[in-house]
Amino acid sequence: MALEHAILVSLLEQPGSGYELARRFDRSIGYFWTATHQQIYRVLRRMERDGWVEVRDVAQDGRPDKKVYSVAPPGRGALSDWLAEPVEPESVRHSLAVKVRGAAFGDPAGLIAETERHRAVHAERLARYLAGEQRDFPESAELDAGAQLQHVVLRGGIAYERMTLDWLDDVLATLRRLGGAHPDPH
Amino acid sequence: MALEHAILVSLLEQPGSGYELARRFDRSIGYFWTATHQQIYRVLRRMERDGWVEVRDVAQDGRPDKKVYSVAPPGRGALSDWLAEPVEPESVRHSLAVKVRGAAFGDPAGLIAETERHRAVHAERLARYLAGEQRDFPESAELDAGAQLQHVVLRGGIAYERMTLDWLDDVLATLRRLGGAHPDPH
DNA sequence: GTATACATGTAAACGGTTACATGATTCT
DNA sequence: AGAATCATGTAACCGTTTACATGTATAC
Repeated sequence: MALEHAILVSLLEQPGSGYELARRFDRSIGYFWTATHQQIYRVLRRMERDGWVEVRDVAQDGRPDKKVYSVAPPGRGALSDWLAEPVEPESVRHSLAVKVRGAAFGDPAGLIAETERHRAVHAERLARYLAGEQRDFPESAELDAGAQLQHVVLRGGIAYERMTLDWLDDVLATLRRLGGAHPDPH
Repeated sequence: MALEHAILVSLLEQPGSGYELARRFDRSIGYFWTATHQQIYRVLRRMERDGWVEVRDVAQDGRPDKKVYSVAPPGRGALSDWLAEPVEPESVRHSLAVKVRGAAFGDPAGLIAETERHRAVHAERLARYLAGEQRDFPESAELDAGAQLQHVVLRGGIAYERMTLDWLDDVLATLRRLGGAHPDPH
């Protein structure tokens, strides 16, 4: 399980509240790990209990108080231990691929709109990642180790989205070829 | 949830026992959906209860009897319904990416061996997919709709593994650059 | 003789998702 | 006035993973 380790990394990069962590998981961390605020709150409580993180209550005017978490030494130790452990390569789950194979027993042309919707989502993600890259990693800048590692992870997100867009185009071409045989009134 | 739908697709392509389904999830279906035999047995029981699949007991000499499942009409209906529903694009989880970002707070060079291990796993998967492609989809063959859809999904698996290998090379180059710059005695 | 493949299952623990709940502030 | 954002939480459910359990047959 890497959620607690992802939280440790995020808090080492920048301390923050559970809510702020949830925002980061939506944005920058989202291209390699996702989590909802409920998950994050639950794990933060466990990590606090285990002494991995420290909390500081911060009063804010107008807004509710927030609990700002930062990594305690045992948390750093836990992260080091985990970094040294092997993890298994993740296995993939693409429900759209299940649908594509299922289309053989239904209506291939009916999947075109769905595939186009997925394509749009991935095109939007790619645009967002590319904008983030231009903003945070300008060319010919001297980057420290942390920034270089962040950049290589972002390049992974970009490569993933590009590959996915190309594949979805391949799927669309295949579905249209099959649909052409028995045309879609849509 | 797509596990039951992945099972429906697999059983439509070819009826089989829970054990055989688990083998297929290890092999051909593994590049877009994974499942263990425990999951499959439990879901098959539920699907049988709901009338989605039919069971036939097959005695085998020497080996234990097996229960061969096939899709019943309500199962086909459930698959059609699901094909027409939109599904959300999956979000990614790559613990290796968490580790790469975490390496900023530990020992980047220590991740090289782990990254190489992942690279080897993905290289092996790619080789397996390419061999399967040559075997099942020879060039200049006339393919029916089902085979064309299977092929486009396999091309997705191949594209994913190629992209991942390239990215892992990028990660290795980055880690080596950092390790060379300031060898961390920690 | 040992390991692997075939074949099916139970039980417990864990992780993730969804719904509900509260309450103030800022933006349109 | 209504919606979105900030901020934290509880509870119930569902899905997944891991460990355990059993037994035969084949290959090395």
